[in-house]
Amino acid sequence: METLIFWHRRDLRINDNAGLYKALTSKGKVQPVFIFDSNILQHLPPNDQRVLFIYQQIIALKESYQAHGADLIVLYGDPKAMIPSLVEELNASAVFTNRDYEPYAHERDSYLFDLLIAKNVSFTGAKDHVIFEKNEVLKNDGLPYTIFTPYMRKWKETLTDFYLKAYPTEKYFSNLKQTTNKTSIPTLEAMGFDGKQTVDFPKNQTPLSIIANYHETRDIPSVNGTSRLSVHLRFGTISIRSLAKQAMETNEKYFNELIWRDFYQMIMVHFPHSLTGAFRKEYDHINWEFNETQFEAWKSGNTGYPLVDAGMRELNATGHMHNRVRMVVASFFTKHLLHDWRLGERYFAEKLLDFELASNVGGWQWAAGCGCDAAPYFRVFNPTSQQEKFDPQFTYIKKWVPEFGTSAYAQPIVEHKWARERVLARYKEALKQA
DNA sequence: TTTTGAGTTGTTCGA
DNA sequence: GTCGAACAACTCAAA
Repeated sequence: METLIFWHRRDLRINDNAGLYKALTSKGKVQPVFIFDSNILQHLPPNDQRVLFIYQQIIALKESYQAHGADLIVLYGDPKAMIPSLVEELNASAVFTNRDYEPYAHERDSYLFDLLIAKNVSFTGAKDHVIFEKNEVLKNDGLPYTIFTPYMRKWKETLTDFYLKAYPTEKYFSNLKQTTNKTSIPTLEAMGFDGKQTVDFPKNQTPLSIIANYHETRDIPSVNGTSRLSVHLRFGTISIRSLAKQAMETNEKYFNELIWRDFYQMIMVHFPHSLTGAFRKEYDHINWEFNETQFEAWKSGNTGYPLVDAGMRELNATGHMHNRVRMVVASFFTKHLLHDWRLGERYFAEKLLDFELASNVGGWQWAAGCGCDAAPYFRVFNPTSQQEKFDPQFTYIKKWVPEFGTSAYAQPIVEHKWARERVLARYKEALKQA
């Protein structure tokens, strides 16, 4: 009987898994594998909470496989070397996986595709991370959308039950390669991590009432009005199909947020320059400021603007920040401090448990005004009126900035009116140059 | 080809 | 306090 490898990456579940389904319904016995990628892990600090999150999920995933008489092989190293050697070791005839659309992953996978094909081993990807891939929702002229609303309309027109249907992997678990051999998992210590959990990990399910009331409560950071499922979508511990189905039946605003996720994945694939520079190239002419003291004040939550500071402290303490506040701190960083959006984007990348490259870059470019379908640059959030609107009782602020209202609290590091006029002039100058 | 309507989340100013 | 206009025009998408 032939051996087929299924390679887990950002899809750490066995139910409703498109690539796993493809493998299980092919001829052969399926051996699942996960690789802790040393190329990525070696750049992370020892207390990285995402690695710990993944580690816990891997343990659970391995137990799920063992419950079906199989085993998950877990390795640490460079996948470009480890996948071919595993293929050899198991004498596998095929490798299955779910597609990952980030440039690093794409390069890695096309390298492996070429290498395996030369050895007569097939390498097959499946769509699992999104509902629609880059070319499934296009304008009538065949080109990709760059504006969300028409994209969202076409996305909804294109959607049928078929796209939200769960893949019934559970019917085929008998096609998993059976073994009583329990392989070990590399220790966190061996991979360079301390294994200390310092933040809470959200559950991979949410009360339906949160999704149902999302449109009313999502903007109030002191209210538990968001689902906190983003980290589970990021690592595939929840299926986007099952969540989208639930959202479609429950709350349109929440459903649209999931479509934003597809939108930014699609933008990343079609416009990869937007990962490192402005989507609209004329905004690359902005003459950014840089001030180490102000950058540090922003990062640590000591800007003297309480909503900004509360958000940054929530991020530092929990690896999470409320969506409304993400916009406020990003706007403050790019507009009030006039700092390059890429620096803020990288800080979020380091800190956010739910960090997703495409969405993070998209959101930052939206805030900076340089992205596709971005807020017009003259739309400068006023951090004080945002606080009055969305945290009028200072509930969220008092939680994260206990010294607020006392003499110990920081003075504003920039004056609002002055900063607003400065950024408007600076952007105008940049656009005149372009 | 040309025209038309529209575009995530806002703020400020003056009547 | 409330309301509409200005902010700045531009580009996108579809008819």
